[in-house]
Amino acid sequence: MEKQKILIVDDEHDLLDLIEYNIEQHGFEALRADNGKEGIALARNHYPDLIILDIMMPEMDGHEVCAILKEDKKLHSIPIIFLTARGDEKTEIKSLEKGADDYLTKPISPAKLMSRIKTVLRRVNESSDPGSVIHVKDLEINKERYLVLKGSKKYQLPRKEFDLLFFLASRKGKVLSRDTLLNEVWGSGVYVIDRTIDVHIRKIREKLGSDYIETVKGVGYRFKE
Amino acid sequence: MEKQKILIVDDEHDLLDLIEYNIEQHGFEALRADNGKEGIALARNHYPDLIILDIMMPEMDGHEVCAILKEDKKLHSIPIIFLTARGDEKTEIKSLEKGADDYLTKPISPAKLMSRIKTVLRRVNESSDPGSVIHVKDLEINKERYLVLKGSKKYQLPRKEFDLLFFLASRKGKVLSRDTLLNEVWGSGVYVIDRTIDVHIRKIREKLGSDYIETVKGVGYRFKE
DNA sequence: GAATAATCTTAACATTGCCTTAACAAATCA
DNA sequence: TGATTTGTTAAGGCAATGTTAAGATTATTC
Repeated sequence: MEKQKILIVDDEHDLLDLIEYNIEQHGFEALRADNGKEGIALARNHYPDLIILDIMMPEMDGHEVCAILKEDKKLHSIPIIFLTARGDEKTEIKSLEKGADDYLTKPISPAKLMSRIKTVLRRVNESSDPGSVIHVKDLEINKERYLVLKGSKKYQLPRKEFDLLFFLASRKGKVLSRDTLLNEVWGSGVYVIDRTIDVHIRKIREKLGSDYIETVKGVGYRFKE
Repeated sequence: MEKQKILIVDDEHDLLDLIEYNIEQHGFEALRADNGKEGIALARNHYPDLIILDIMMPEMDGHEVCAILKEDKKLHSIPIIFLTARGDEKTEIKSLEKGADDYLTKPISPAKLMSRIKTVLRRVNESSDPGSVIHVKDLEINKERYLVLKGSKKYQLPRKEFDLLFFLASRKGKVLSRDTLLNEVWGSGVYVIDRTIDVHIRKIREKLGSDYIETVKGVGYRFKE
């Protein structure tokens, strides 16, 4: 169980406070840095889900930070929202060219900020191949990233747990026998005892809660509709 | 519910014994033949749900048997699993061309065999299964979901109650004796007192009301038309 | 490539709730 | 009315599932 992390890099501490407050109000975890160097270090340690980057900063400006992040294999796909001074169109264009996903002009409206953040995160999460992403109840089950999103929380399930959840969710409402699950999730060439499934179900419930998968005694399991 | 029948055709009696034992352990009924001619005769008399066919047999080999079965209108849709000698790739290809649903190489792992059998049976059953939902009166009895819907209300009946209701509803209007119900719903190898049925009927009535199942004194129960 | 961590599987024990039975009440038939 | 069949209820046994932990396996890191 893990909140989605948002890294904010800005040299104005008042603004950092404001953004941090709003982000945490919405259930995300905030990471803050007041200069580019620290920002990059935090990114490398925490792999945030989104980075908000001020452009005007002493020493290393936002574009430089962005360039360095985009060179890092493990970080280059993290979406970035730039903060620009009002009406500086040249900067805006440059930002988008650098690989920004969005930009915001100061001064910032907290509501607008949160709306943009969610839009960007959604866009990134939904990327490509539909069908590999299932939306059920308040869950988003993303097969490409082997990630389950529940509101602003992020769950990184191990493969078997994820595959099991994905299969059940893709046939929600239907009761699936342990035999079916073994054949479809484990594959027809794999021989494990069926109680293995129960253990995985237990772990999924432990992480996501018991509101999703229900037991039909003597028959199998079912994803609640 | 009647057991599914599996016909095994092989000239090695040790292997027949082994397969028969495993098949019956998993709740199927085994039919055995040690040559192709007898295999075809058994198939015509019993209409098995699946046929396991050895290829290397004296007189008539598995491919010939398969060809004859595929010509018979009443038998041609029965799935066939071939047994081939290990690594004989040409045979494998030929088998699949002949209309086999799967093939297995000797020597056989019982676990693997059972897994394949279940996979093949499931594939066959799943593809054409509109009979898993019954609409009678204001009820929808959905076997896939193991749920009974009455208007907008959902009822989750325990397995035996559900199976009993499903069986009665699938033969609505017909009076079914307790003996018949025991045999078809409980299975032919299960010994329970017939009054057990009455208790289950009572519980179904308690949940869904008394408008569905009526008693025919001295004979049995009937789902009202 | 060894060490470390994470995941998967199994086994054992705990718990739940379904199934069956038995016993009595009510209904039906002779 | 007495005999037989079915309705109803409740309790105990038991099979299915929940839960936990430890060993086996696989991935990851240095």
